[in-house]
Amino acid sequence: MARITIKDVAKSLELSVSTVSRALNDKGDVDEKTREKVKNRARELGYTPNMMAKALKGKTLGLLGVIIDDNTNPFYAEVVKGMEREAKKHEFHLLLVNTAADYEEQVFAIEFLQNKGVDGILIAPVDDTKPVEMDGIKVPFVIVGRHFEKSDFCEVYNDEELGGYIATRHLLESGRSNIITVQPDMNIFPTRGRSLGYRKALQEYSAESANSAIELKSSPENAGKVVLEYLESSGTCDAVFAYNDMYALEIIALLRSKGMRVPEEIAVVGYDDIPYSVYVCPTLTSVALDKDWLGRTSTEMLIKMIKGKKIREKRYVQKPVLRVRDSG
Amino acid sequence: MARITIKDVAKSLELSVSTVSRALNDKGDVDEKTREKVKNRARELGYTPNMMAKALKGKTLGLLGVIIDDNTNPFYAEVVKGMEREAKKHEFHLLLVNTAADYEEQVFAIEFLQNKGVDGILIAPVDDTKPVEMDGIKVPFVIVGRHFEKSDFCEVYNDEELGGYIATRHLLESGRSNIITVQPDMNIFPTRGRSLGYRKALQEYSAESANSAIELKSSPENAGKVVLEYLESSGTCDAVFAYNDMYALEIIALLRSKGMRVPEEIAVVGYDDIPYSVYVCPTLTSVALDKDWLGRTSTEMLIKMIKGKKIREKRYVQKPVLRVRDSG
DNA sequence: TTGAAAGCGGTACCAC
DNA sequence: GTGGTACCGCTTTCAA
Repeated sequence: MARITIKDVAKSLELSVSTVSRALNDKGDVDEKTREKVKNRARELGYTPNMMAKALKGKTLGLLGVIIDDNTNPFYAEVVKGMEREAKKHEFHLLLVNTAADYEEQVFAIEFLQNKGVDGILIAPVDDTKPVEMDGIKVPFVIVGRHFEKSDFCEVYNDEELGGYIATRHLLESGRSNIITVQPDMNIFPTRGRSLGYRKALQEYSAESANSAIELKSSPENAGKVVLEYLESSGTCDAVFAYNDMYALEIIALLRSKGMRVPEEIAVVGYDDIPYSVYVCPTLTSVALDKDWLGRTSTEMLIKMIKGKKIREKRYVQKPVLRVRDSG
Repeated sequence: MARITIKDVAKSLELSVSTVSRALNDKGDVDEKTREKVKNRARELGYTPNMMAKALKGKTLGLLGVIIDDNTNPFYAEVVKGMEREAKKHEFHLLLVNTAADYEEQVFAIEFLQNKGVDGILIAPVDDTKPVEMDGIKVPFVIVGRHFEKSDFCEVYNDEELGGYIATRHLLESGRSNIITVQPDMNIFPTRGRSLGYRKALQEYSAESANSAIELKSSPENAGKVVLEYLESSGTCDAVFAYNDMYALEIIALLRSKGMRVPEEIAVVGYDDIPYSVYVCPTLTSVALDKDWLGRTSTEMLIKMIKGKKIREKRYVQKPVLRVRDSG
């Protein structure tokens, strides 16, 4: 009933534990016959190595900590799936922690994960303005989907400015002139970048439209309400560039419930291109990111770091593309 | 730079490691002053216990293995979120593994997770017909969302038959007479239960409708195609009870793309009530489950088992409710 | 080629 | 109340 240890294998073969250990790990000089015998017996007995004991000896445990806002966010769900697949390839496993974008939670998470003995951490930091945050991390780590301006962390992220730019330019080119944007009230790389791209497109198009830049701040749940309030308080607009698809869906739902037609009266463009964008009504125009790539690439890099391999590129940046559908 | 151990704390205070250990864990007889001193110094030095060493001594590591089909499935995403929150309350963490509903993957997962030293496992088994499967699990475990007929496992699941029943009854009561259902080609508790409920409702309504029971088998991606093929091959129907919302969305999308009107010509009812059901077009009528409850309850039970507490109820069953919207 | 023994960071038993 | 020490399962010198 009790777990089979290396000792049991040794005893049953009248060998020493050291020989068994070497045989099992293909190390040192062990007679080929002995090695075979040991491996067979180990299999017969159903021996499984105790990772904790190994980890205690300074070996890796095969655990990767993942710190994100929320695993139900379809964007992160896809990213995590990519991570999971890549990790599995290298016999690593994922330890998932949600922070709900709360800084304190993140601090705890970093602390806890390291106590659990993770070999590395994949993190989408709550606040990417102060690199100091990452000081608490004593294991290798990779930043996912965020970017610190002044630091040389390993990062895998998206060209957010380009994303904001192509979304806005598309709206301008399809004849919209009063484009507002709704962004969360957080100073993170994605909001900064998307805002920048939005403004850049307006600027480039005409001085006039540049002056009409309006950035509304909101949580995802209130995105629709915020837009509505803006419209009611004399503001006008014929297009909305939403922070992401959740925002876009919320906005479209509320707009339509008030009898406004999307995209005829108001066009809406989202971001992330979540799988549901093709099912909603109207189908959602969105800036598409390869979420699987984000997960895979970051995980691959982290595992390389853990294994002490050379990292050629410390930064991988993805160019988003616009998926034009019916909403704008 | 190196990690602070209990030894460092002991040395810096000129105490023995045993005293420090006892002080830190509030165990045995230790002078209150000593205890205070030790705790303060430990904090100062930034001591963090090495969980691996503890685990090696037979203590729990604080790790829960989670084995599910796919974390991007919104249903599981919500369940996992509930688990994560509950686990965090008790200072436990989640080790996530996707199986893609593949049996071999599940076998590996069970094996790997235990090697990583998880204290327990939360599992939605790929196949819930043969309890033998679970033999490989040597730690406490709880079945989530599935139910083994002949076994006394701890389980948290849904009354699937009731779900299938209320969905179908609703369609019948709103005047539909030719109701088909599309289910995955897997013999798992949810499909068995939903099918049963579907047939029960038809039976109860009229012998005639009972004879019209049609169960199509399909993967989520092909759900639409399968229904279309059925319609084209002379079959007629005015309503579809879909296995879940993903199936429903796929069916609706394809039906509409062929010019059919939902729900006017064909009503569609889904299952799970994923968050996007209110954004799609038409909004989705769906059998609603409390996913958070599933996650919380199963995790709470598992942690109780791990801590050796008495389990009053080995089974928790949830009654679903129908959320009527526009699709049927 | 093989074995004995130290040690990783803790816990717990047993003396003192 | 405190310290010494064996031990958890495994790796890794160092001798034999």
